[in-house]
Amino acid sequence: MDSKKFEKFFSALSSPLRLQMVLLMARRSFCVCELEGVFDVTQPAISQNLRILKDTDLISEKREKQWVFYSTNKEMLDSALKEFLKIVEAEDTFSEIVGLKLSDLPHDPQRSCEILENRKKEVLKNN
Amino acid sequence: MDSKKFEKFFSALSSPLRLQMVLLMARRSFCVCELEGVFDVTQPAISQNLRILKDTDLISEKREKQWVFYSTNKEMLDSALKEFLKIVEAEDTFSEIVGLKLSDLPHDPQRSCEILENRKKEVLKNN
DNA sequence: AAAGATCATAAGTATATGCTAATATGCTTA
DNA sequence: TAAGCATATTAGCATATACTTATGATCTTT
Repeated sequence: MDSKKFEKFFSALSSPLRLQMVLLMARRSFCVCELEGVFDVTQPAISQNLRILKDTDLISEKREKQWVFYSTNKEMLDSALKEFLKIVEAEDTFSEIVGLKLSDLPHDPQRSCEILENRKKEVLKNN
Repeated sequence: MDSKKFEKFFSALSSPLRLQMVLLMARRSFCVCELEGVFDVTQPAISQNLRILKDTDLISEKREKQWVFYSTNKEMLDSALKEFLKIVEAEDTFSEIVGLKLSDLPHDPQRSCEILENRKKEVLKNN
């Protein structure tokens, strides 16, 4: 499971400006100067945020004459969110994070906390 | 459309630690001291991040004896993401952001940029 | 090739974020 | 009610983020 991919993905959508941009560009493609007219930030700010969105594949660009048109990758957005929901439900996500099978961790905090603390110390020792 | 709700939501999931926590607590509930044993941060950091997750309704808490057990609201997670996908597809999302109907904005950048710039100036004037 | 327009990049700065250490609160049980 | 845990809160600090201004690169058209 590539957890970093989702961190970047959610991070890209956590900004008011970028979220609005993504919603806008889901309807149709926009060039930078159009976006400049919609939002109250300078052109470099638009470009920088477009880059962040592009780095997560949330948008694509298409050069046309002197303009660069950006549009939201709706299929990607859809599949990424659905993939995330699958990971939430996946059986092995637990052990990938904890390093223990779910069944090997007792429900009693008094015991489970001790087990986890010991594991932590061992991991630290091996570094 | 409550855009701020999704900003907070995505922001909550944009941290490595919180993302892992959410995935973990989707499998079963955890008390703070267990989480402390899983992750390499101090107890206050755990508590602070739990609070952020709780503020977005991504997790719920349940007191039991001296412990507080946290677990992921999977239904909420699921419905929020699906609601977001609906907003991406919604017809009126565009005009809510731009203040213009999609059909009122020509595809030609030369004209659309001018229209948008003028709109912006008018809005600034009324403030 | 020069000028004008569109977009990208870089440097600088203010604010937000995420941690730690210290401390407070609250619950449980003797 | 006092002691002992478990958890929450606060203050402080280092880093990350998100802008602005200034500048650079690219493309079009004359």
